[in-house]
Amino acid sequence: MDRKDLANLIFPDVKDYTYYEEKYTKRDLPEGAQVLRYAPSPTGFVHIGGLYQSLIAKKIAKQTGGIFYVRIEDTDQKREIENGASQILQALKDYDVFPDETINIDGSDNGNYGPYMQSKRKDIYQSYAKKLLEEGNAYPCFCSPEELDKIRGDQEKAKERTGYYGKWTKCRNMPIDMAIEKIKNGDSYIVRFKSPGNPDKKIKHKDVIKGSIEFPENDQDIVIIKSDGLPTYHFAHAIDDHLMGTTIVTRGDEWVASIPLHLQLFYVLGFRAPKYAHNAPLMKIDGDSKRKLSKRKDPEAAVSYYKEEGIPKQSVKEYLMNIANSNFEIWRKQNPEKSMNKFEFDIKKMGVSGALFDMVKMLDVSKNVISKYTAEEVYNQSYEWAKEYDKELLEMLENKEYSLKVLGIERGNNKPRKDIAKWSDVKDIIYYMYPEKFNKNEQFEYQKVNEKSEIEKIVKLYFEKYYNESDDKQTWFDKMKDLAEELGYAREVKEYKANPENYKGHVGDISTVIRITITGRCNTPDLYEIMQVLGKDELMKRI
RNA sequence: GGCCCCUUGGUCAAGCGGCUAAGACGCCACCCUCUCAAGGUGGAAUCAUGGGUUCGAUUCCCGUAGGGGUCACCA
Repeated sequence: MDRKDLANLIFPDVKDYTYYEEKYTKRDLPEGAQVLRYAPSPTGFVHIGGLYQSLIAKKIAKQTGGIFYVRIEDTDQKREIENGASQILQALKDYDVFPDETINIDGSDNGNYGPYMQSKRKDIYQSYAKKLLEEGNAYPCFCSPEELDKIRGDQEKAKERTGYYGKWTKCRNMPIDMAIEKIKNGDSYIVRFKSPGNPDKKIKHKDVIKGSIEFPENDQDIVIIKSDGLPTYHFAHAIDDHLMGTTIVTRGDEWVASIPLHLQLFYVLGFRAPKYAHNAPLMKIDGDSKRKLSKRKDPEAAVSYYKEEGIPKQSVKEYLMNIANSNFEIWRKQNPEKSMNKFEFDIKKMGVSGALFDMVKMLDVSKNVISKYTAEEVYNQSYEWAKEYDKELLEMLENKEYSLKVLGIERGNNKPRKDIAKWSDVKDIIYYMYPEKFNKNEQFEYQKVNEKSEIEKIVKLYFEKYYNESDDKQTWFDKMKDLAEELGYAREVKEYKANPENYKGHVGDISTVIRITITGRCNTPDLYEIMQVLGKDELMKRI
């Protein structure tokens, strides 16, 4: 009995690994093209970090003429949730970072390097595990979880490193006959990698983002095939990224500690290792320390949060791009109209430590994004948002023609308004423009001029003597000044400031009274435009 | 605890042996043909710490402190 017999006993029905080596040929891509992937577990919850990763991966792929694909890592069946994969894919579609290759909604593959779902690649992993077994680079391990716990306990007591390595590897040197006998006997087992590493030796690795890192060689005989026959992450990573032709592995930096293992796996399997780009996670301040944005504690960790709040996808993406390459905002300032696809992303410029996620900054980015939208775009997106999240706003927007006029106030010129950061802001901003929402009997808070008689006097005089619907803006404003003068207020703010004792106030105080009377607000966009949109009939009802 | 990484204003950050240490968000003040949102101008605010190396360190080296990651039949 030899290793071959053992391998055949464990994996009797799998193809020889050479079958897969031939099936998945090298990708035919131009020089310099990079192949990247996003490899989420289908837990259903799409994390903003996942979107961040996809955005970066796709960006590099497109920039180099390469491929971006998504592989679903569902080897942990305990954690999997129903529709997890389709939810992820849907989110990527929504944000326009959909991969070139992945599984289709019906579960079939779109691409020549699939299956793109690990649970469907069981045979592939097993073929390579068999190869390793035959070569003596892997072995079955019969240690029970209890035994493993005991080993760990002993190691901790002895203050030694934990894990399955060196003298602790009970099954590593088990005679083949004995292993075969145990398997035939029905003993449960898993397959371990037989690590050739020596921790006294160092390996040097150059990460695309983190730069040079040195660590001891791996000597852990990690599990490669679990008792359910599926591979562990480590093993699947090596096989998949090799077969699928990944050239740069972008992933979270929680994986850097595994680099020695992964490099060793690639080496023993005879694969060429990809480049690695380990990126720092998005952080959040918690008390006085930083921690990763957490899906349990932080609502903003979920991509769905942005949808619910009505933060446009473009805003989210621009903010994320800014975190990835901080020179993006300089580029954006210089190229306000260009698509962000034109921005030249440099993965090397990514920060090596985690950035605090700054919602205030995101909203600022968003205000700028929205300020460039036309009234029509604002209308459409607000409408879509309202359909799902705000019935009252939806009712208001049902009158499209009028709403476009409202949303067009101070928009589309070269100095557009920047007062909307998210669609959930819209209702409050335009509320008073809708006759059915405006209640003239409500008690408004007047500002500087707040005597009832004075207010009435100002409003009465203005609408009787000065107001004319067909005035242009300049005339309108001149009349406002005439009104101010007639009532003993300064025509110009400057005049008032120079000699405040000569006046009851200035033109701004007058216009404020009118503004509040017809809108109920002391702060609004341009009053002239508002009056134009409301129209004479409605104005008369409001005074 | 072992191993690995990180540390420039409140936040995101340029910087890569010689700079008055960019820029953005936020904050404050002033300016702008009415109030806001903007826009403009200006301001406060940073190189964790101790040693080296050097003519000279934010930048290079070592230590200290603080922070983060990782040590599963989870990814």
